[in-house]
Amino acid sequence: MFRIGEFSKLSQVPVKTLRYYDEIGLVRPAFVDAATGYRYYTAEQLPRLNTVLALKDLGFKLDQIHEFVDDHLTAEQMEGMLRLRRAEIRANLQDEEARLVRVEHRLRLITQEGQMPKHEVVIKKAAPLRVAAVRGVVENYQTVGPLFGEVMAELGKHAVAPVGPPMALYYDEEYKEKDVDVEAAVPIGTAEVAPSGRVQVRELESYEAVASLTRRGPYDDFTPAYQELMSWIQSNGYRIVGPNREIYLTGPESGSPPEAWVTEIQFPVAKS
Amino acid sequence: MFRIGEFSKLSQVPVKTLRYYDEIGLVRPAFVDAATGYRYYTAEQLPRLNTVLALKDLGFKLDQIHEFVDDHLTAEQMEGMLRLRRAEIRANLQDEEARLVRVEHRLRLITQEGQMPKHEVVIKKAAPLRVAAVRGVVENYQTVGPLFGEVMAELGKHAVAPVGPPMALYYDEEYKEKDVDVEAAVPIGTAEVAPSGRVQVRELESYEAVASLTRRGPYDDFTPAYQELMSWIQSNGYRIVGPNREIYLTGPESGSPPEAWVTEIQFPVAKS
DNA sequence: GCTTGACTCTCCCGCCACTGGAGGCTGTAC
DNA sequence: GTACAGCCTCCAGTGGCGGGAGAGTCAAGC
Repeated sequence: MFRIGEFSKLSQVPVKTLRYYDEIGLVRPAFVDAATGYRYYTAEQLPRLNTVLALKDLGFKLDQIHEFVDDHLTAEQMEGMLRLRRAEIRANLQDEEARLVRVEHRLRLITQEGQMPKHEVVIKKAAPLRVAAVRGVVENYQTVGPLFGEVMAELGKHAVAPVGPPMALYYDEEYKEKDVDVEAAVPIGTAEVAPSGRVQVRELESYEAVASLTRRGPYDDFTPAYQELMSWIQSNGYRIVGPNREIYLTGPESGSPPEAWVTEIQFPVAKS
Repeated sequence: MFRIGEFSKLSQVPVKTLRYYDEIGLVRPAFVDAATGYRYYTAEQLPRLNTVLALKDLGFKLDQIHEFVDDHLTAEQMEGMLRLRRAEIRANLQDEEARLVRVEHRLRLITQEGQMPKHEVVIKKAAPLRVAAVRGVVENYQTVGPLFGEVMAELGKHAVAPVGPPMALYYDEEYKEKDVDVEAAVPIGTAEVAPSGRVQVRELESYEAVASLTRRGPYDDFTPAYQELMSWIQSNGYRIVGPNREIYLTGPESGSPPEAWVTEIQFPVAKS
C-alpha cells in the first residue's frame, strides 16, 4: 500500500491529478482510511492508471477514457473512436499548418517592410443575398457611381429601402484601367421589385470562404489594399473562385468625411 | 451606427463575443446609450476587430492581442512574438504528429488482433537512484533471485532497509536464453553502506525518457509484454539507448498470490 | 512521551474564451 | 395598441487541473 505521494512518484502523475481522478471516479484508491481520509493505493492500480495516461496521450477526453477503462465498449466501438480521433488529429494538423503559413507570411511582411502590416485579412463566409443590380461596362473605376444611381432610382419608384450597404462586383479576370465590367448591387431583402430596364433582381451567390480586407479612407487608391489581399491569398495557398466585391460600408452618402469611409474588399476563394 | 446584431452580421462575430470583447476592453462600441445600455458600433471599428480576428487566427491570446492593437509594441517586439509563435506551432505540429502515430499504432493492433491491447505503454522519466547492486552472469532468467539474496544479506548486515522496490537491469544487447548478464539492484536512499564482496553501491543513471509497461501476473511469461513494448517503441519512432530494467513493484516477498504480482518493464529511449 | 517537519486532507478560487439560459427591457412594424 | 424580434445584465458551466489556505496526520529522532 502506497500513500498518495509515493504512488505519485511511481506513476509520475501529480498528487493533485490523482485526487482529481479519484473525485471523478476514474482511478479510485484501493483503500481510504475513513478516520483520516488518507488515500492508499496498490501497485495493482498502476495498469489502470497507465491505461488512462496512454489514452490521454492519444488525445481522448477523460469522460471517454472513463468508458474505455470501465469496459463499456467493444473492440469495434474502440476502433470507431480511434478512427474518429485520427480524423480529428489530421484536421488539427491541417489547421496548425495553415496557421504556420499565416505566421510566416506575416513574419515576411514585417521583416521586409520593417513595420506592421496596414491591413488585415480574414476569411469569412458570404451568405446568399437578394439584390437589385445593374451590370455594365464602364469607362473606369471612377464611373461606377451612375450605375448605383440607376438602381437607387428604380428602388425609389417602388418605395423600397436598401437593407444593407451597396456593393460592386468586378467580373474582369485581370486588372483593367478602362472598360471595366462591373455590377452595382443593393440588398433589398424580401421586398418585391419588378425588374425594369437594366435593373434586375437576383440572388447573389453564396461562398463558403471569401478573403476579406477592410480599409478606411477615401476612394483614391485601393491598389495597396488589393496588393496585400492578393499577396495574402497567394501566400496562404488559396485561389480565387469568383468575381470580387467591394462593399461600401460607409461611403459618400453617409455625410462623413472621406477619411472615415470604410470599404470591404472580398475575393471568393478556395484552398488550392 | 449599427446595433450589435447588425455589426455581428457584418463581421461574422457572434453577439456574445462582441459583448465579451467590450467587457475586456478589446473592442469597445463607438457609443453606448446610457439609458438603455444598447451598444452602437460604426463601420470604422471593423478594421480593429479584423485585426483582432487575424491575430487570433495566428493563435495569440486575447491579452497579447490587446497589447498589439493598443500599440504598446514595436515592430521588433512583434517580430519576436511571431518567431516565438512559430516555434510553438512547430512544437504543436510535432506533438500532434507523434499523437497520430500512436493512434495509428493502436488502430493496427486492434484491427490485427480484433481486441483491445492487453498492456499500455507510457513514456516517463527515470530519476537517478542510489542502489546497492550485484552484477553477474546467471544461467537463465529464473536464476536472478539469488543475486537479490546477496544484496539483501549485505543490507541486513548494515541494518539498512530498502527505500523502494527491487529491480533488475539487463545488459545483453539481444535476447538470450542462457548466460544472462544482469544486475540486481535495491534502492537505499542516502543510507551508508560499505561495498563488500560483489555488492557495490552506486547511482543508477537517469534518463529523460523511458518507455514503460506495467504488467500484472506471475513471473511465468514476460514475452508478450516485451513484444508489445518493443513493437510500440519501434512504431513510435524511438530507439533504445540503455539497458532495460524490470521493477518488481509487488513480488513474492509481498505475500500476495502470484496473479497479483506487478512488474514494470522500462527501456531507456530517445526519438530517432 | 514529545517535538519536529514532511506529508495529507478538504475547500475554494482561477484559468481561457467564450456559450447557454433566465428574466426583464426596448425598438419597430403593422 | 400590440406583437415580437432584439437587446440588456447576471449567473453558471466548460476541462483538467494548479495554487494556496488552514487544519489534521504520520514517522523519526531525542
